[in-house]
Amino acid sequence: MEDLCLKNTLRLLQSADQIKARLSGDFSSVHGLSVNEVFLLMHLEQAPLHRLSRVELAKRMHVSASTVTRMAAPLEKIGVVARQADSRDARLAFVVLTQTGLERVAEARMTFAKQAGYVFRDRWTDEDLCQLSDLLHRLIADAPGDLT
Amino acid sequence: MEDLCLKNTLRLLQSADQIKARLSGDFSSVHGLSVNEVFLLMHLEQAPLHRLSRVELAKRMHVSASTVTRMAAPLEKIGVVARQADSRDARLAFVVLTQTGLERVAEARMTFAKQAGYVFRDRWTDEDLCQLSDLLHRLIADAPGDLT
DNA sequence: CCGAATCGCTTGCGCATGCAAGTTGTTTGC
DNA sequence: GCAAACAACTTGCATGCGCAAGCGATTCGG
Repeated sequence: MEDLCLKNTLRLLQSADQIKARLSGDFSSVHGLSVNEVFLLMHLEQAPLHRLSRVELAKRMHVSASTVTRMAAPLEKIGVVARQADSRDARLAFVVLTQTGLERVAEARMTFAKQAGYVFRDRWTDEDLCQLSDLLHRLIADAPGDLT
Repeated sequence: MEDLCLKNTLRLLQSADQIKARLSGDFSSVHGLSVNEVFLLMHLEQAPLHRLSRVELAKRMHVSASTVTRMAAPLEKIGVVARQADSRDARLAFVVLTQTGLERVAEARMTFAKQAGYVFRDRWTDEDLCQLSDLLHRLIADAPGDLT
């Protein structure tokens, strides 16, 4: 029982490392964005009003708040996100997706899907993929920020 | 079809980030080893003679060769691995698990399994776990270095 | 054989990230 | 109301990592 959990956890982490290694290469060269930057944009995309506070973004991305601060700066500079204050709480500094950002994330999703296709190749049936999708969904169902 | 691949890839990466975030906390405080260091030791553990060359280790861990060099140094210092030369090829510098290292990785595996158990809690049946295990195995089957 | 290409490993450098401390703004307890 | 606790964000510092360059060792082509 516990051994099965261990096996699954190990395989999950190894699969993720493998996939991340494959993606990191082909990605930044295409869109000028890193994988993590695209993930940040995707989180904004699926959020109401296309915006999130920095701490909320940090929670959903499983990174520290300082990382969000530093990731957002260059993204503002290239105009894919903007900073937005809250009239009720002056501490809040929302990160909001711009129109340009929306277009960029749509493009990035395309190449992401293409690469994802290579990962599963042709040996996977739709049924396999649905099964895996359902199982993985149960792992992230309770946490906020599912990008699918 | 491609959307299913995309969905699975996103969920896989998100699940892995989530699990890694949970593990990183409870781990180094217990064994004085980081998650990645334990992974390195596990790769050695399942290798013939409990040893691997640095480049082979790099491939299996999906990191660069320089990372292996720098990870091995402190592990040598605390005595869980040792450096071993090859009589045939003087370029090779194997990383070999010591007796102490064997014990340490066994301990680490225990707490790893414990944490893995928390990840899946009690809502997962053995059948679910086997299904997920099989599916994930297909993702890493072609690459060397499966730790399970 | 000998030079050139290749390989395994290490090192310098830059970038990304977490942690802790600091700043500013808000909420709570009295 | 006011002080103390708390929250959101930023910044300094240390660490970990990839890339490219460098160095010794091996292999290959002639």
